[in-house]
Order: sequence, then C-alpha cells, then structure tokens
Amino acid sequence: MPEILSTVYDPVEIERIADAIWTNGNYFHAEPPAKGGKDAPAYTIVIPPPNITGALHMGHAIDNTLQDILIRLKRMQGFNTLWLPGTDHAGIATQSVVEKRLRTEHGKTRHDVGREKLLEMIWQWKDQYGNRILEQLKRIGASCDWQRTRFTLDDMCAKAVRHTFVKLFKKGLIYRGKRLVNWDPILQTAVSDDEVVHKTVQGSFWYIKYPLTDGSGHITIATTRPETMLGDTAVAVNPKEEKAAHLIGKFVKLPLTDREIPIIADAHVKRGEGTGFLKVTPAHDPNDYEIGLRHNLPMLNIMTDDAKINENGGKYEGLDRFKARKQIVADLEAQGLLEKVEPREHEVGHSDRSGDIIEPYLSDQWFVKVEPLAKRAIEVVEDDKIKFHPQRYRKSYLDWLGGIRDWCISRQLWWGHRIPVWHLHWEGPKAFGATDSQIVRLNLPFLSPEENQHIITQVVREREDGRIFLAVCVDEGCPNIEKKLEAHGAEHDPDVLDTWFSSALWPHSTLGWPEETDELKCYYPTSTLVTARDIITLWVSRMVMMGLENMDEVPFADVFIHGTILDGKGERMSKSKGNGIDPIDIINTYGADAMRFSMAQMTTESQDIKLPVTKDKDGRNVSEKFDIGRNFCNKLWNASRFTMMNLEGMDSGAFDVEKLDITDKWILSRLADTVADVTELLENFKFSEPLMVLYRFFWNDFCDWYLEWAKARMADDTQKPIAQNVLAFVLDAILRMLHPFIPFITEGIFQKLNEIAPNRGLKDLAQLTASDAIIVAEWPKRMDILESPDVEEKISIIQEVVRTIREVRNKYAIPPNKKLAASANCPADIAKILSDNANLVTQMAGLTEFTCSPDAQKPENASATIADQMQVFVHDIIDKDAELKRLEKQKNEILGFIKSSEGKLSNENFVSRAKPEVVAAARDKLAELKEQLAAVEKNIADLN
RNA sequence: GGGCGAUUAGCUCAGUUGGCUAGAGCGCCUGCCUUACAAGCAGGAAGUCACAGGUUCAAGUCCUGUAUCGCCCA
Repeated sequence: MPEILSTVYDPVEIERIADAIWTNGNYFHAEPPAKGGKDAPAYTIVIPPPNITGALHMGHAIDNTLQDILIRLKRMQGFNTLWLPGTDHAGIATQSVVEKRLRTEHGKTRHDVGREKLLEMIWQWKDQYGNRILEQLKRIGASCDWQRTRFTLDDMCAKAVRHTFVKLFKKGLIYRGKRLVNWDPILQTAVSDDEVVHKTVQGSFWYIKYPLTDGSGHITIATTRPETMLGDTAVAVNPKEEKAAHLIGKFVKLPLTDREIPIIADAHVKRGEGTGFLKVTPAHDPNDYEIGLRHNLPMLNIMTDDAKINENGGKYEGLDRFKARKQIVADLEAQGLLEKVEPREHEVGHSDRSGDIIEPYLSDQWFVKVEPLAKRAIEVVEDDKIKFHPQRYRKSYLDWLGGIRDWCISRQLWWGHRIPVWHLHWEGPKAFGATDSQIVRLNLPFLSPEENQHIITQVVREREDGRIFLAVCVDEGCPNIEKKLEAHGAEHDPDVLDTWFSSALWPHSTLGWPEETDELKCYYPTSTLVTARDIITLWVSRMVMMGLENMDEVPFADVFIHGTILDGKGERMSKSKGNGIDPIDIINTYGADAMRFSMAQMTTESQDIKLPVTKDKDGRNVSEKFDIGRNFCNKLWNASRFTMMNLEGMDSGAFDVEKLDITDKWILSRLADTVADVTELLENFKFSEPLMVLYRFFWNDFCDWYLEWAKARMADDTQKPIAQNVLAFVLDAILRMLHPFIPFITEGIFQKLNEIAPNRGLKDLAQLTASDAIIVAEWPKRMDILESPDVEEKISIIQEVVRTIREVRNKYAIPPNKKLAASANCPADIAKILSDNANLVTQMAGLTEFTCSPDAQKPENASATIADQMQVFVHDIIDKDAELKRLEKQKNEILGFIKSSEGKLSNENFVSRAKPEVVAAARDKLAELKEQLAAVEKNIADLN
C-alpha cells in the first residue's frame, strides 16, 4: 500500500502545511481592481476590532470562525474578497491596565508621571501585548488581509476621527454642556450609559424627617443614598396627592444644613410609593435633574471628582461618600430625625470597567446631538437597506435608536483621540450676541484670513461667573494655528473622545476615508457585519449613523448576530468564575478545524450557546463538544485516505458517462442536492444547517454506502475507471464545500489529491475547475444535470432491504462473516429494481444470494419482516419462539397504526375538509397497513 | 416596569409555509479489531414536545394565559 496520507490524522502537522501554502500564495490579500486586484464584485467584512487589552476567548473564536466561513465562501465564489482585521485602543480599559501596573510596580499615579510619559508607557504596552490577539486569530485560521491591519489610534483612523469631529462641530451637532453624566470615581471620567451595568444590591431605605419651617410638624422622605441630602434643593410631591396639597409652596428645613428648601409639585413622583415625598437632588440623580430643570431649581454639587464630599457639604467636607453616609445617618439619629431603616434591594449602576459604583455627577462634557443622525439610521433599517439576521434583532436596534439620548463623547482620559478644541477666554466685543453652544463665524485677530478659514468657534458661557469662552475647533493638519492659539492663552481641551467615536467610523476610516481611495471605492459599503447582540446598540447603531453621515451610504448590508457562549450551567464565561475556556487550549487539544466545526455546528438561531465545561488531564477547561468536530475530521481524513489509495493510476480520459452505474448516479444526484442546499443555506446566514447537510452527505451517503459499494468495483477493470473518477470528483466537491468550515484539513487533503489525481472531472457531465489551492478553488456551482430523483428512490428501497436484513442478523446474533441467503416478496416494479441490483444488497447485507419476485413464498425456517410494501425473508436462521415474539411485536405496531389511521379516516370532517392529497395518502397508507397486517398474521399462523 | 428569547430523549440541540410513525450527535444497551477509520462499523432502547386553555379535520409548529430560566432596556 503506497503511503498516501499518514494513517493518523494530525492537526498540528496539517495546520502547518496549510498555513505555509496560504502564506506563500498571499491568498488573504486583496487589492481593488484599480490597483491590479481581481475585477469582480467586492465582498467585504471588517472585523469587530478586539480590544487590545483582551485575550482571545470563546466569543472571539465563534465570531471570527463565522466571519472566516463567509469570507472563504465568497472568496471561492470568485468575489474580490477583503476581510480587514485590526484592534481597538479601548481607552478606559487600556489606560486602567497600565495605570494599575504603574501603581503596583512603582507606587505612582498618572499625575506623578505626566501625560506624555504615561502615553509613552501605554504605547510600549500596546506594542508588546497588542498584537497577541492577532496572532491568536491566525491560529484559528482567520484569513484576514493582515497587510491591512488597522488600529483605531493609527494615523489613518486618527485622520478620520479628526475630520469627523470637525465636520460635526461645524454642523452644530457637537456641543459642550454641563450635564449630569455617569461618573466613575476610580477612573475619574464620565462613562456613557451603555458602560454602566446595573446590579441588584442589598441596601437600606432610610426614612428621614424634614421639619417644616412654620413649625407645623415634619414630612418624611425615604432614600437609599442619605448622603445626597446635602445637595437637596427641594422636596417634591405628586400634584394629585390630596393629603399633601396644603403643603405645596411651604418650606422645610434641610437637616444637617442651614438651608431651607421648598416643597414643590411634580408628576414624576409616583403616588403611593415610599412616603409620597421625594427629596430632589438635581446634581446627583438623573430624575431629580429633570425635575430641577422643570422647576428651575439650583443644582448643588456636593462631591469632588473622587467622590468625597466637597465644600458644599459643610462639616462633612473631605469625607468619602460612604463614610459620609454613615456619619450622616448617625447624626440624624442623634437628632431624632431618623424615623426608621428598612432593608431594601435596589438597582445600583456599576462601572463596566472599574467596577466602582457610578455617581450621577454634574460636569462639563462634550455631546453629540444624535437625533438627526439616528433618524437616518432608523430609516435605512426600516427600508431594509440593512438587514439583521436573525431578524428579531432589528427590533432592539430600532427601539434603542427611537429613544436615544445625546451621546456624551468626552472622557477624562489621556489614552485616545484628543479633542481638537482650544478654549479661549473671550474678552472682545459681545456684539455677536450668541447663545450658548451657538456656532459663530468670527475671525480671530491673531490668525490670518486664510487661517481663520480652518477654525470654527462655538460660544461657551461659564454658568457660575458668566465669563465667555470660545471653543475653537481646529481643522486637521494646521499645527501653526494650534501653536498660535496656545500662544494667545488658549488651552487645548484635555479630554479625549469615547473609544466608540472612533469605532463608529471603522468601516470607512480603515479604508482611507476622508481620502477617496481606491480601497474605499471598491470595498465600501462593506457586505456583512458579524457580531454579538450585546454590541448592537453600542457599536452597530453608531457605525450606521456615522457611515451615513460621512459616506452617505450604509456601512454594511447585513448584520449577523450570533449567540453568546455560556457554560453548561448557562452562565457567562468569565475569569472570576473560572469557567472560561481558552480557544488556544481547544486548538491544542482538538485542532483548529475541530473547534471551528463544533462552533459552526452550534450556531443556530438561538441566542445562547451552551458549552458544557470539563477539565482535561492538565486541569484545563475543555469541552466534549469538540469531540464531534475532531471525530468528523478524523473520518474525513480516513475516507480521503482510502479514496486516494484507490486512485492510483486514475485516468480522467477513461471516464464514460454511458458506463455510470446506479450507485454513481445516486451519489452524484445526492451531491447535486447537497451543493444546492449548502450554497443556499450559507448565503442566508445559516451555519449549523449547511454543515449538517454536508455531514450527512459525506458520512451517511458517501462513506456508509458509496465507498462500500465502490470497494467491489475496484476489483473489476471495466468498472474501476468509472468509480475512480466519480470518487475523485465527489471527494473534490466535498472538500471544497467543507473548506470554509474546516480550512486546514481540507487544504491538506486537497494538495494530496492534486498530486495523486491532478486531472479530475466527469467528461461530458460536470467539472470543477482545477486549482493549486483549495482556498482559491472554485465553489461548486449548481449541478442540476446530475439530479436523478428516480435513482435516489431506487437506492432508498435497496437501503431499506439491507437495513431490514441487518436488523434480523443482529436480532439472531449472526456473526458478520457468516453469509446467508435472503429473498423478498414485493410488487413487480419493486421486484424489478431489487433483482436488477441484487448485488448491491448481497454486498451490504452479508448474503450469498438475494432473489425477489411478486409471488415469492416464505421459505421454511426463514424469518420474515415487513418493510413498506415488501416482505423480506432471511433464510435458515429461524428460532420459533424468538420469531413469534418478533412477529407479535410487529403485528402490534401495525395494529396501532391502523387504529390511528382508521380513526382519522372515519372522521367525516377530515375526509371533507383536509386537502384531497392528504386524504388520499391516508387511504393508501391504511390499505398498505392492512396488507402488512394480513401478511404478519399469515406468518404467525404458519409458524403455529 | 417594558421588550426579546428559551423550555423537545440522560446531555447538547435540530424540527422551514400546521399534514403519514417527532430527528441528530454524545451518552446508554447488544454484537463486531469486516485490511480507510475503535476518534470506527452494524443494530437497539429511550420523548405526556414546560403547564393550562383556545383555533383547526389536524398543533412540537398558530393564538391567549401561567410557571421557570436567561438577556436587553428603563
């Protein structure tokens, strides 16, 4: 036996071989036609850029496996295919990692080392660890165009960010304002709503008495955050609350302070909740902020950036918020103002990054006015210019955009895109009469007329002292203007932009926008975005808004949302729980193909994917789920090996359509079905289904039947060349269709196939264009000419007989090597099929002979089994008691079916209302069942 | 509080527009090292389709409600 493939499937070796072929061929790289690339329709995916602080986890594994499946499919289908990879600078996450190291290793804060030095350290850190995830992606087989790897902070992306900021600023869609934001006291920055995770915590409800100033008693309020009372500027009550109507307009004395605050009426206060009175702290609660605006209440900030009580807190100044809470409660109690305390569960916002409790905090921030952007982003989805798969996610997208609030884009960080605005104290004439946030055209005297063309100014009036500042936004590429501004006392805004601001531009910034590059023209709009559902609002919606704003076109046509990977108990995987699986461990244990196979197979439309976790011998988390993929790869390996062992000396010229036998026609017909199904399913973003279609075709049709039948034909010189060509052709097609799912092993086998049988194809029937590498081989087109339903029907009858005989053999425990004789009684048309192909039955059922006719009688000592319209006799094996038992069992089964069938047909409504063909089928079925019953009864009688 | 989803064999999941006896893989049971594959082959057992109503000739599938679990938003 020639050494064609090693006897053992070794993923490590095959991954190495395939990698080398792909690298040498530079097959992942794409160029637009204008630069010499393939002149074909483009298919583009931009990777959801992983965060540079992260390591690859199962979420990345599934996300990128699915992207790679689509990319490889489209590449094989002949598209000019680009998969653009890259990473995200992840402002908060990255800076906090480096700051943490600075603290633990050197005991310093960012302020000790300064902005410039810290940034240098972060860049160093990025260079050292940031590419790790890209290397990991390569191991799962991601066929990204690595030459186009982007980073959200690189020059290309930075240019797009600056350009976008200036553009939006100019349009008046960016404004500065003192607003209530989510403040992270550890990181000391604002974070957006979506970076706040709400957790239910066990807290307390403190009931506090606020005495009325007129001495007529007190009212009681209840709160979970008593320390905020220092910032109360009113007490509110529902206007319909009759019992309290007389109190509206009166004042209370705010305990622990010397302030008196009014009792106001506001519909926000829910009746019957708590005490009915709500303390209003506009500077420290989002709902109270709204009430404050409605009633023009003072906004009294009582906290510092690091969540200590500030000078407005009187004697509590300097106390940490939680110490202050304790002290305030104690003081209230001492003064007899604490009515009671109740335990209470409530929702508390925590920072997604630092984990600290978020404080609603009043501060100066930059915002994007999203409403006009959101309007278009809603329209394109409503008009189906962007489609979600599965479709149900469309609703969450639309709901979120429908209720969107302005986007706080400034972050008090150093790592990120610095906001290109300089603050200039304006002491000139106020004649321009602008209101806050208004864009004004004015020429700064120290800039040339030409230079003044490159700035846009916005008025920012400081609330406290009424001083006017101009926010001067400067175009990209004008360092001289920046210098002059600074020379005239302007200060560069210290803040950076929210990371999502740059991620929102990803589909066009990475292709070179705002330059009109050939890449942008060719690859934008991109085709498909593949991501997880938790990022629909955070990222997908923003890419749509910014894509429309900058490019006037949607960023992608389809969004595929895959499930979230959970452990066997249905819990999210995480480091702290210790239930996470590292995809690299899986690849090392099972091989990358096995992992990909199982990932794809698990990708159905359900929203979660449970991956039961087990420990391997080294104590690592793995999952038996990957056995499926590994077993499949092993089967593919061995079937290919066997096929190729039989292809020695194959001559494609010896193929003759006229000589195809029934098994050839059958497997080719099944292949044609498979090609059509798999292609259609993949093009509709199905992953599990096409893979299962391929699984069944390869394993249950090709291996279990066709290969087995082919074994005998290999000994027949007239049959051998035909079988060889069909084998080679079908294996080739199987490899191609499996390639997107399991790229390494299919590439490895394809290379061997090219060596052993370089010339393949079914002359005058069907061809697959030859290729040096499967990664760029043509995807099988529809092969309708091979469809043959009647052959498929014939083979399924043959298979049914074989199965029936095998079952009997098993029941009677006949050793596999003992040959038997068998026969069957059946209608003439079926008898003809079986007689013509008796060899197919004898071969697979371990028979010496098989005969068949409409009037065949059950031989003495034969077992008899009913199968459809046939009675199958297996000769000379009978054991009377066992046979009677079998027959009685079968009789009871048939009786059961007859009962339900008769029940249905005796229902007049069924006969009159069901579709005629359904009724006719039921009648035929009943007739057949009655014949089967008669046959079984006769066999039982004969035995007795 | 609002929205979305899940509940089908011991486990993980399929089940298209309602239509013959609800499927797969793993696990389990029986028999096989049949020279491609024991990571395999041949066969078998195993399900009150969460629960309660309803629509229909016919419901795992459509409608309503309930329970449990999960996610998103507020």
